[in-house]
Amino acid sequence: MGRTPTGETRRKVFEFVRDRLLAGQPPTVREVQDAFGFRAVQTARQHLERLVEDGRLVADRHKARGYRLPGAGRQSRTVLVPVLGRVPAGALEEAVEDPDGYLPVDARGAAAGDLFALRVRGESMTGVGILPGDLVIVRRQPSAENGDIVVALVENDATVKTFRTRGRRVELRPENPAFDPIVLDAETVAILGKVIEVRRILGAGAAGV
Amino acid sequence: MGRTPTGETRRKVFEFVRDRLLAGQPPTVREVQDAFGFRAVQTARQHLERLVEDGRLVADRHKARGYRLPGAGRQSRTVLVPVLGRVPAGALEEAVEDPDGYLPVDARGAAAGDLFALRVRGESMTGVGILPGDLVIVRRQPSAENGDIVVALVENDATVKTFRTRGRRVELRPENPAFDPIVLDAETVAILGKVIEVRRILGAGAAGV
DNA sequence: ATTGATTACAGACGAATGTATGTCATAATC
DNA sequence: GATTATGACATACATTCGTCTGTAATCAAT
Repeated sequence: MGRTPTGETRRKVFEFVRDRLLAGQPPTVREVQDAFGFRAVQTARQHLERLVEDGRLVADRHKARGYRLPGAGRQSRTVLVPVLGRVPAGALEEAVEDPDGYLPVDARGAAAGDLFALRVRGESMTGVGILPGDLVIVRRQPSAENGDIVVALVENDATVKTFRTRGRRVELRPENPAFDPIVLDAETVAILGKVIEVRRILGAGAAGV
Repeated sequence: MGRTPTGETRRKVFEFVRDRLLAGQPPTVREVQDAFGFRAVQTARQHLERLVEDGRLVADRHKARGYRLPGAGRQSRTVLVPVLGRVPAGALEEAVEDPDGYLPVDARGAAAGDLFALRVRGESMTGVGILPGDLVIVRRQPSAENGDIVVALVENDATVKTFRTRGRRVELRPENPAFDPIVLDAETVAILGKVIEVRRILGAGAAGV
């Protein structure tokens, strides 16, 4: 077999490996070999090793499927977060058992079990770009600081509002002039957690997960 | 070694494997063994095989790191999507080579290599809840339909706008009365792709990847 | 033409890895 | 208490897989 133009094959090898890695399926050296029709394992290996030298890949030596993208997996840790249908009367534990689905989320240090997601109902937070149908990802915590967007239990229903203290009471403020703030005793407010991320799925399958 | 409560260890094994798979690093049987301190490979294997029987995992037989999450590639498939810093002059290929980081995204059928993410600059889309600093996840496609929110190249810079045809021309419409629509010949508009998801990271570490 | 770098091939070795068989102890059930 | 299912262990085997050594062909530069 002749040789292909300089650098051309190596670029394609990188794209192949990258796509496999992004899909969560790291290839073996021989899978790279087969994908390109090389008749020797070593040909694939040479390309891979060159990519490592160039810093485009990193290798876990002597490990099956040991090639990785540089930087990936270091700081980011992906966890599956349950999307809860509804959260009646504080029964968060049971709601987690039977989720509507899961969202992949970069935990950013939070414990996997402390995260959950809710679908937003109503237009009370449109002023900060949280629209009906959006998904909010919540880190469970019993209290909050001024300005945090929180999920709180009000009249046995989970609601998303901005948190603010009012002396010895707390205010759950909607971000929409058409809605009125809710002011409650600090002791009676049940904070479920703090919103750490907002997501909106667009397109035909907007129903999403 | 005695035995642990029924089902308890298996649940933890599943969570371990699931987290590894979501992180793009499928474990070997022996890595599961080591993670749980089993003194026999077979113990880890038995748990894994039971998880396959229960439909919680699927196995690529005789393949190293061959366990997968069921449904992967069908409806829910988590992939890591590169966040591009900038996209000058259509050099999308090269921009993907050196991303700012990666986001975990449910591909929903799209090919892993067809997805990328951009950070939104400017306030031209605040009317539909897309704020400055938000991340948009984009599926690459060369054209769009009326009403799609797209990423287009305008004057060598990537911009997010609503797509609409105007006879033989196309209109890139901002969703903010303070901005003016851009009308161009259909042939000269470079559509990079369609926005399929919008994300906003809140909290102190808002910079986050 | 010579040299060096690059690309590709061939064959092999050893370690990593998936798999199989058999045994023992504990929990669950009746 | 007997029975069954489950969890864990020990050992061994076959395949997969990363790695190594050596060779040949093509291209670029001298």
